[in-house]
Amino acid sequence: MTKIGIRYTKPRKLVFEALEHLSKPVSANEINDYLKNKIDLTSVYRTLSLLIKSEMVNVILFGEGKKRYELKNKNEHHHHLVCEKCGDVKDVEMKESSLLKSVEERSKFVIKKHNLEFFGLCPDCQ
Amino acid sequence: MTKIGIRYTKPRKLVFEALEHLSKPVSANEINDYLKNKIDLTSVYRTLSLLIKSEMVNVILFGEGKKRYELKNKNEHHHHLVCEKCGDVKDVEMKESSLLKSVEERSKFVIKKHNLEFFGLCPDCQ
DNA sequence: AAATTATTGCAAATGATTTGCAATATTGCA
DNA sequence: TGCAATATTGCAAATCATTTGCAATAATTT
Ligand SMILES: [Mn+2]
Ligand SMILES: [Mn+2]
Ligand SMILES: [Zn+2]
Ligand SMILES: [Zn+2]
Repeated sequence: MTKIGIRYTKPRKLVFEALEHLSKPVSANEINDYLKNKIDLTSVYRTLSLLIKSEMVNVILFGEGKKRYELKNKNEHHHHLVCEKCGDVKDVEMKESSLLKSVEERSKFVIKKHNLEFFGLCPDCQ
Repeated sequence: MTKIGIRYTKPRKLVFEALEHLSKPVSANEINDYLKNKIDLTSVYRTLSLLIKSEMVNVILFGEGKKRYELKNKNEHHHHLVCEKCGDVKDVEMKESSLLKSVEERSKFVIKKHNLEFFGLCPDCQ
């Protein structure tokens, strides 16, 4: 009987806008800072869970002990290059189908997804 | 004047043996469980830091919100394939030099390292 | 064996993320 | 438009992984 509905609320609007505006992998805290604490950190997390479940957001790991989130948006599937000096992040696209196929063949696994991030020095920092 | 010395102690012996025996990416807690709490969790962490600094151990991220550690040992540089159903982990080796070179050329970054992990279903689970 | 000082265990701190719950806001419908 | 139904929020507290301070203890040196 009861209809389930996902409501369009202020926190959701704001978190989405923040992700859109920042347009790079950001932490929950960075979203909160950007929003100047207009909403509670808890709501940031809850909205992120929602966006992840509905496949609008990707979780990205740089190994800092926290998660980063990025809007899937228009961009194609891609990875990142992080400058270890200045922290700058650059998107990296590449053709990986043959690599994936090769791994599947050798392992007999069916691959569902993968994480790939690069770390190094950007042109300015090297 | 004072010599600095790194001591060969029971916790260090045990953590190393645990990593050797488990021989796959394990969490600090799993090491501690394997050692049946013979040493404190803090010492596990401290020994791991030491082993990482001396490049004997690699940190691996599966995105569970915690780090995993694996002995570098004899094995070459490699990545992993994780079964999302049974949790089984398989090593994956591949030639990635051309891929790395391509990313460096396109981005102008100098790449120092990268993380790459695959997730899917193992032969038994699919 | 004693002195030196690195290392340990334990408790407490920290940081990220999650959860419980009562107060509040959205929505569908009268 | 007005309200009831219920999804969502904020706030506090809980949880989990990891780190830190410090006095007690163990490994090395002399
Ligand atoms: Mn990106
Ligand atoms: Mn491995
Ligand atoms: Zn840089
Ligand atoms: Zn499996």
